[in-house]
Order: sequence, then structure tokens, then C-alpha cells
Amino acid sequence: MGATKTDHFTDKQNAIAILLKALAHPARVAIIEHLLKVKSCICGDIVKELPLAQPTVSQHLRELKNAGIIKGNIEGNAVCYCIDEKTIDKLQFYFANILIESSNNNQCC
Amino acid sequence: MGATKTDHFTDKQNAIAILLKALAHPARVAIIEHLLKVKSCICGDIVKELPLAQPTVSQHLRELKNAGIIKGNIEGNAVCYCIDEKTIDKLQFYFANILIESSNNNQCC
DNA sequence: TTTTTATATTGCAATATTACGATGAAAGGT
DNA sequence: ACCTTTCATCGTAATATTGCAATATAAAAA
Repeated sequence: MGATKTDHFTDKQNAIAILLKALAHPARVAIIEHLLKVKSCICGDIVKELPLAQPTVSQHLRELKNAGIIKGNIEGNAVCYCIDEKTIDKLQFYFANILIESSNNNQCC
Repeated sequence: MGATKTDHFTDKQNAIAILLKALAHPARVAIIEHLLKVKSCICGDIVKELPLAQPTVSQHLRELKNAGIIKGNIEGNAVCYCIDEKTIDKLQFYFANILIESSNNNQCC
């Protein structure tokens, strides 16, 4: 025990959980917000912005990329990261849908 | 090491991360989806729906409640849970905002 | 070619999460 | 009073995550 029982849930449920888990860390939220702030792709300056060591930032970037939240392009010496809007759109849609379905319910608490 | 360096991030970043972490597990996603499906509050039948033992489900429900994603009312012998729409609205707004800000950016990847 | 710059990977210690059996608490039914 | 039902809590084992020093890699600059 200790491992999530992924097999017992639907693919969609696991997919959403993986996306949310990728963003469920303040450092990774900060990375996304920095990407928005600089209004362009980031190439390395994230390490200077975050209060974390370079390997830690690199690890967080990899997790965001694996989940499909950001995209990364090798640009010569540096690497260029930016937000994958398609994935954020999925999340926005997911929560918007919960709100729609939820408003039809007869709330009791 | 091992613990998230919460102190180094803003309150907003931590707050979003906590909300997303609460939903970053397929069992908790499944709980929310069941709440939507039954179109009412759930009073105990979640344990039968999920492939997890009762203490595990109870623990997941507590995490969702602590994060403010669901509300819970004691109803005699049973407990009645339902979605807190205000919190889902926060999340929906957060992602919608990312999309708006992101569309102003000159994407390079 | 050597050095520098930028990022990734490895290995590991500290901590957190997940899952569940056992047990507890509290209300309802008999 | 006694049992049953419903849910929470405790304790604990298995596993995952976080963070970083050390090291590797790979392209640019000198």
C-alpha cells in the first residue's frame, strides 16, 4: 500500500488527476505564473526567479512537460518553455462543466 | 528536504496548489464525479461506489473537505456531502484567466 | 581546444501520501 | 440495554514526492 490504485479508476479520472497533480505544487504554479508574466517563453531565467536550486527547478519543469502543461524547445544552448494552451483549456472546460452540472443539483448543505 | 518549501511562495500560489492537490487523485476525482452523477448530496454510498476501503474513502473525503472542495453536514446517523461551488468557481476562473493572459503572448514553441 | 554557460540526470536523505486493519464514537433500531 | 449501521480516527507499512549536491551533457564563446 502507499501507491495509488490507478487501475481501479477510469482513464479520464486518472488523466485529470495527473494534470492536476502536475500543477499541485506552489513552485509549479509559480513557473506558470512567471511564464504568463514575461509574456513569452522562458529560457533559463526561471532558476533565478524561483527560491530553489537548479536541479529542483529542472525537475519541476520536467513534470510540467510530461503532463503536457508546458512545451519545451531546445534553442541552441538554452531551452525555451511555454504554456500549452490546449491542456489549460481542458482543465478550464473540466471545471466549467462541473459548475454547469452542479447547478442542476438540489443542494442540501 | 522532502517537504515543500511553502514559505518561499506567495499565499495565492500556495492556495491554488492546495486546491489542486486536493483534486489530484483519481479517487477524489471519482468522488466529485459521483456527487455530480447522483444529482444530490451523498450520504455514505460513496464507499460502495469506490474500489477502496471505508477508512481510505473517509480520508479522501476529509481532504476534499479540508481544502473546501466539498461541504459536509451531519444528518443524524449519516453524513451528507456536496460540492462547494464557490471553490470550483475559483478554479475555473483561475484557468480561464491563464487562457486569457496566455493568448496575449507571442508564442514561440 | 579549452572554457564557459545552460540544462539534465543521478543518487540520496527527508518528508508526504496512500491504503487499510483495528478500533472508537455516535445515532437508530430492536 | 444491546446490537447494528455509519462514519471518523489511530497506527503503520508501502510507496511517492521534494530538494539538492555532485556530476553529466551539449552547445556557444573565447
